[in-house]
Amino acid sequence: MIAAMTDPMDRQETPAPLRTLPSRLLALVASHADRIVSEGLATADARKWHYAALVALRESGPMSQAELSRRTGIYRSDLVAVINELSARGFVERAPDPGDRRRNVVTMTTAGRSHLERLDKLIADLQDTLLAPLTDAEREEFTRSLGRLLAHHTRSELR
Amino acid sequence: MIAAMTDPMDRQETPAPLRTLPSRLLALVASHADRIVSEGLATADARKWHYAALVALRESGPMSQAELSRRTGIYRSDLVAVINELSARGFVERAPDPGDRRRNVVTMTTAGRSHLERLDKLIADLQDTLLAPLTDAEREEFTRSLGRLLAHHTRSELR
DNA sequence: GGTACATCGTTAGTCGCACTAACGCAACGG
DNA sequence: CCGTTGCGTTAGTGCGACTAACGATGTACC
Repeated sequence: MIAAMTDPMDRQETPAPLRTLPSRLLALVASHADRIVSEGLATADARKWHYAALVALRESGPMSQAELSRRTGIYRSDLVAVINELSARGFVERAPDPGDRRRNVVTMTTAGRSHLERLDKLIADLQDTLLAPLTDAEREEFTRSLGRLLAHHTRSELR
Repeated sequence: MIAAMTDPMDRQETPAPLRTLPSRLLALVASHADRIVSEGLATADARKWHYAALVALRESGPMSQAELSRRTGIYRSDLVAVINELSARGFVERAPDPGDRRRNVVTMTTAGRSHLERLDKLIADLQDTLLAPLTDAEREEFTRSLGRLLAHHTRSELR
C-alpha cells in the first residue's frame, strides 16, 4: 500500500463516515421530528395518532376501525386505545354498524372537528420549526423526495 | 378574500393531508430505512450499533466507552451491551485505562477491522437500495438537507 | 488534606411504538 | 350447514430511547 498521496481520486473507496450516512441521518432527523411533534401535540393534550385519525375522518368521513387502521397505518390493535382516548374526550363516537354487526363505525363529532382545526394550526407551526433551515423550494423538493422514497418502498414491500 | 385566482398566496390555508406531512413522511421513510439496514446487517450477524461503534473506532482510534457513546449517540447504558457483543465476537477489546482507572479503553482488533470492511460494502448496498428511486444529484441534495436539519436541531437542543 | 463535586461503567427499569397471537363474534361462499 | 375471512379486542413481545441510581474513581477548591 502506497501511503503518501492524498489523491482526491480515492474518495470512491472511502466508506461514508457516519455523519453522512443517509439511513443514519434519516433516523436522527426523524427522531428529532418526532420529539418536536409529540411535544407540541402534548401541549394540546393530543398525540400523533389522534391527529392522524382525526385527519383521516375529516378526509373520508365515518368509517370502521379497520378502515381507519389501513388509512392511518395505525395497527388495529393500537387503534383501540386511540379511539378510546378520542371518545373519552368527546372528539369521536364509536357505534356498532347496523349494516355489518362486526364493525364499529367511528364518527367525528363537532367538538372533534374544532379540536382538529386547532391541531392543524399547531401542526403547521411544528412543520415550520422542523424545516426551519430549508428554503421553501428546498422544503418542497425534500418533501417530494421523501414521498417518492416512501412510495417506492411501500410498493416493493407489497409486491 | 378574493376568490378566483389560484394565487400562490393561499397555500397557507389548506392543512396538509397526512400523505404530505413532512414529519410523518420522515417517520415512515425512516422506519423503512431502519428495516432495510437492520435486516441487511442481520445477514452479517451485526446490528446498526455494531457498525456505528466500529466506524467511530476506525475514524478516531481507541477510546473510552463514554467517548464512544458521545460520538455514536448510543447511550452509555446501552453501549455496555454493544461492547459485550462486539468483544464476544472478537472485534473489539475492552481493557481498563491505566491512566484513568474509571475508564475502559475500547480497541478494535484486526478481526474487527476486516469485519468492518465487509460491513462497509453491505451498508453501501443498503443505502443504494434505500435511495433507489432518486438520481445521484437528488440523493446528494437530499442527504445535504438531512444534514442541515440535523445540525440545526442538535444545535438548538444544546442551546 | 479533606471535602464537595463530576465522570465512568454498569445494572435495572420506564415509556412509547411496531408488531404478533389468539380470542369470540359476525358475515359470506360454497 | 361449514370453512373461511374480516372485525374488534386483549394480551404480550421486542426494541430503541431514555432515566435513575450505584459504586468506584478522578478533580477542584479551600
